[in-house]
Amino acid sequence: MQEPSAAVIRAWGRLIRAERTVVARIEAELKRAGFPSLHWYDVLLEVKRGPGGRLTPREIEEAVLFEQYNLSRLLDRMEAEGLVRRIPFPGDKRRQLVEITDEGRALQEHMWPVYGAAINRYFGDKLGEKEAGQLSALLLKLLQSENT
Amino acid sequence: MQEPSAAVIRAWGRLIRAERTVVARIEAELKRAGFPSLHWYDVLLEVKRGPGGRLTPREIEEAVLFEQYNLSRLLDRMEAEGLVRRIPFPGDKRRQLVEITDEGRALQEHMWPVYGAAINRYFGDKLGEKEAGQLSALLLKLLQSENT
DNA sequence: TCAATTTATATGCATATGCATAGAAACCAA
DNA sequence: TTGGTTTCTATGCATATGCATATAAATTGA
Repeated sequence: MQEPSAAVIRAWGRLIRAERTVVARIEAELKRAGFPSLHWYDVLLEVKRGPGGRLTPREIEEAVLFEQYNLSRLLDRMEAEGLVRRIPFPGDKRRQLVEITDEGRALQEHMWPVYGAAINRYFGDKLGEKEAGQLSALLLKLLQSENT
Repeated sequence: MQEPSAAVIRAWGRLIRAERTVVARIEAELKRAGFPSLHWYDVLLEVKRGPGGRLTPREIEEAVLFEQYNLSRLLDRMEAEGLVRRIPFPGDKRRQLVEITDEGRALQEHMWPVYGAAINRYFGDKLGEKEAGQLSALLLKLLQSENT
């Protein structure tokens, strides 16, 4: 094997540590405010943005990088809370459409101020505009998909 | 609230997505090779590096950002597999020392070539040395702890 | 010196995730 | 057409995680 260089190992370690640390801080803030986790927020936001406030589970999966079986059950819970509802997909009985409810919209809208403030506090404010741009550019490279 | 800027929101989304994507790719590679998860590797490596191949659970926790109760149970599993053993901490009966076993060392050593190669493949090779350094520097800022 | 507090680890119970696979509908190839 | 394959979603079962709290030992301070 070709050993990863010290610089690469350091950057790799920091990527994991920074992501987890910031996510943990932000999640803690949401919880303090009595809100559900980021996964719920992400699903609400994606569905809300879909045409007519609707998206198929597959599309949500893609958007939020959730495993199919996990999303299936997350949607169960969210549906039980009245945040989304599942409706038939016209013309394909295998699929369904997940539709955000008024309650779901309201929750997303209430969460955003808290979430947005936390993003600034624990992320944006530590970087600033210019560096946020640099970070985006670097991270984008990691998302290239040669070699899966 | 002060809305996060578009640049900040984009960078934030990418941080989450990039971290998860790369971790998932690397974890998949480890699994393919028949190895346990990165958490196990991290614990093995930290303990191995400790003085005499030993570390207290608290120290491990700190090093790998694991919750106390999760680490406690992870150590149960690792001990059951013979990878570490728990021994008394001299002079403080509340604490313990986690000691890596020969088996544990062997596993860590066998995992590293696979893990290291995966780090290069899914991370280092997409960046290069210079950019890895830039990324490290940016991520370090996120780890500053004002406003925990 | 001992009651109150703090520190270190473990655990019961609920929830969430991973893995394998099921079931049903759509698609495709001959 | 139709049998095999693929696509989409759900689910039983095992494992892992989160939350609250327990237990026990050490430390502190009056």
